[in-house]
Amino acid sequence: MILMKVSHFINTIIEEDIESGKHKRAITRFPPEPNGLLHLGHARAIITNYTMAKNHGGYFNLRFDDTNPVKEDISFVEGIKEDIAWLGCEWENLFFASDYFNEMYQRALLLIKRGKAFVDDLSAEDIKKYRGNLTTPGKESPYKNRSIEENLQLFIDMKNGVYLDGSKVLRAKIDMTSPNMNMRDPIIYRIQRAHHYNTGDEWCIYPMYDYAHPIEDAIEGITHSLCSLEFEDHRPLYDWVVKYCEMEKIPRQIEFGRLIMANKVTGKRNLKQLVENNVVMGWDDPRLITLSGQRRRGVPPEAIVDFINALGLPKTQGPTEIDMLDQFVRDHLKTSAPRTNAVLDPLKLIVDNYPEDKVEYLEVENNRENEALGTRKIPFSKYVYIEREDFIEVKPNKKWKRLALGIEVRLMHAYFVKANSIVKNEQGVITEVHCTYDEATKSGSGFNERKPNGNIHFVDATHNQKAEIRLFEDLILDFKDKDIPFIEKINPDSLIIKHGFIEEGMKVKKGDRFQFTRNGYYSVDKDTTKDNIVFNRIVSLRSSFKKKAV
RNA sequence: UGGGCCAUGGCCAAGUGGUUAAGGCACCGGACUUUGACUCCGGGAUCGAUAGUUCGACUCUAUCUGGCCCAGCCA
Repeated sequence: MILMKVSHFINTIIEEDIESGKHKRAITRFPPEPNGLLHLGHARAIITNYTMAKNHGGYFNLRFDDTNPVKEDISFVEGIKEDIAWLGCEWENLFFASDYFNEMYQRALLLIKRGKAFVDDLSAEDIKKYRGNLTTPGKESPYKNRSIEENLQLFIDMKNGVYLDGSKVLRAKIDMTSPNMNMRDPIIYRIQRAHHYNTGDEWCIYPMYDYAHPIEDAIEGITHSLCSLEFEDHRPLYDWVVKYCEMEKIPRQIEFGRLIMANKVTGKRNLKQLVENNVVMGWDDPRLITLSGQRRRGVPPEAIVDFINALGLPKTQGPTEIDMLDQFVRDHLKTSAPRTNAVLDPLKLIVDNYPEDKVEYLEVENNRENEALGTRKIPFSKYVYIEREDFIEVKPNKKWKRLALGIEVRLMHAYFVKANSIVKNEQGVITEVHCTYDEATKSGSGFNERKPNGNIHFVDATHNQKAEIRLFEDLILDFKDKDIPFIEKINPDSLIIKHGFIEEGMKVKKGDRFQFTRNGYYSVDKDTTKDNIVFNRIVSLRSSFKKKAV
């Protein structure tokens, strides 16, 4: 990844820490829980952590925060690694929180010995009651004053499987009256007999996030632990753990605002619901803003990086419109993607005065703005397909820059054609448009005696390839109405499948990206087979053409 | 309601006492054009509110209003 200069409050903090000599370099980490795949929101955390480390002489770790075996799965570990690598954020080390379970256990023992933790026999229900609420202080557990020796033995027995799941927990002794709920003697270990993908059945007690995370950071020598705003309230606890567990290295947690995309489903639980109910094709459905979905759709990773960097790192958390990302996608594809003609909704155009069996091959540049992409030959004959929306019987106004009866347009790269008549079927649908061409107007001939009424593209009707083209619309309708669960407002037409034609000579490979002239950017989907080429619309071209409300 | 955080044009976002208040997206004009694309030109905010401090405030203080987060043996 090309490093970008960034300027925001976290960058400033890191620079000050380096100037003051507190740290020589920045070491950061991205700590996903492997309970689902990542989305655009995570890209901010990944890119920020990565960029801050790289810009300050340090490195970036990928650490799976796998302290809750009942929710986690190895399959997500692989998927997440793939997503991060795709973004170009190389990690220095790949770690698992579960690799530190023994050290965490030892530190817990230390906490008990220092009189800073105790084993609580209260039920989950009672713990909740004792905790109080936002306005009422909590009450201390009746078990808080056990002796150090008793706590030690109890905790060791917890670890050794003497007690049932849920029957006991280890809690930090902090302050039941704290206005910060996180400080009301937080639970730091629970008993949970579950198979862990990494540690198997070795443990029946698992550390809680608030206890595990600071230890993980300290073990790895993380200097700046960057996370999102909702953890601000956890920071005092984070610091408490680092202090009383007597960690040698002191990491500092700093929070930034989450990235929220307008009208998009985020949250692993919600995404999982869409996937499991088969509302979408999978975690990598192009309508999702999962990184895998964006990858499958054809979004270049560089566009995501640029988008994230352009957003900065604010503490505000307003919804960002997807249009902004779209523009970065276009910027990246503008000169890099070859341009080609495709007709999604074909209408046959017959050139009456063109010889019946003649086929000529016209030389066409692959990208006017990037000559390095070379040229290709496209066939042209008496029969071609044009986009149905490029023809109208009667030119409605001077703004109409396409074909109409009596009107002449340029078939891009070929000739000017003038529409003369149409054929309709019984339903009144136009099935053919008949036109005549003017040989003198051939592209490249320098003809300039008159101007056409516009330029439209075509695909030859006798020499072409068929293609399935997938267009994507909003997955959720009326997203803002929070009273209705999103699962009940799925857009039935969020996936539109077109069966159209692409150029005869087009060679496609899964993942390739193209611009379909006058239409948009498309990529070759993984569903493509020998007999069925499938394209995904990545993003449409911008258009100032407004269809008159009919 | 106790605590924490946030508040700049339709959206995102620079700005940390003195600027005509950057920029991007979107939108609206116009030029150019073998993509109604691209490119180029032009268009709009007094900074949540109020009261202070100050020669001077988007930037400092107070109060208010609005939004987000916290009462999992999730992360």
